[in-house]
Amino acid sequence: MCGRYSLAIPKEQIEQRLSIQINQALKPSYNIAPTHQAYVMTAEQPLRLQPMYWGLIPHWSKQAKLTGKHINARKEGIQTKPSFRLSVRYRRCLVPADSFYEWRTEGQVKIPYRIHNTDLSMMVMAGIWDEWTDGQSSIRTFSIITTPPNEEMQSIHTRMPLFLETANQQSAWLSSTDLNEVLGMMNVLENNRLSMYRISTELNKPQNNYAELQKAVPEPPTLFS
DNA sequence: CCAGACGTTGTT
DNA sequence: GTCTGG
DNA sequence: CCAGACGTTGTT
DNA sequence: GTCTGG
Repeated sequence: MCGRYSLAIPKEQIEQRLSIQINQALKPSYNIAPTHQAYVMTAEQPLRLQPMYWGLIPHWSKQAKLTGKHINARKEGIQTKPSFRLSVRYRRCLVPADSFYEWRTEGQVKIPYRIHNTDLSMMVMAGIWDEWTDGQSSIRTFSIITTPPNEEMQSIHTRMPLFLETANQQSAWLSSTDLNEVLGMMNVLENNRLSMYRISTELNKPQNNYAELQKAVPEPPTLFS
């Protein structure tokens, strides 16, 4: 879950939500796919966004290959997973988004839906990151934490991203040293916080990236309506 | 001891 | 069907 | 996450 | 790097 998302809002909106100054031009993306670069915020460099590749590569991996294997990390049991345990303890990050995407399969066709905050505010997803280096070069990568869905998200999928709604949650996720306390303060998202609508299958191609991808497509009429 | 894995989602 | 690439 | 490839010999 | 399986 959460295998595709977007961040294409004005940077002022990001600055306001994260209480930071962004002294760089941001590349908007309407279609962030695994292995793409996206912006995250870490405690290490808390005053700015930094680009990292989506799909965590553990620092001990033999190859710095973007396999897209670790785009998500389950919150449950994360502390015991070799690929994630050090990152979740020492290298957590905030992943800003304006929406994420999920698919419904109709026959052979995969129909994408855009899911955003009902109040249109920016989303902050919980992430972890790692840095792989071999002396020559280094690469930073991240993963998005997932949780069981709340009631309304169950209709579309079996998992959902972990959202950090309050500034308190965000700062704890970034810099608290008490991991169990941090994990404990993340509650199930209330219903009605998220809204979704059908969009074009043009989203399916990871290389497509333009604003029209987020345009609503009407649900086709069913046989009995 | 060494070798090999180390992850997630969703599946008619 | 399954793996790789983006 | 989805889309697209999935192979060999021999070579312009 | 660290854990599990043999």
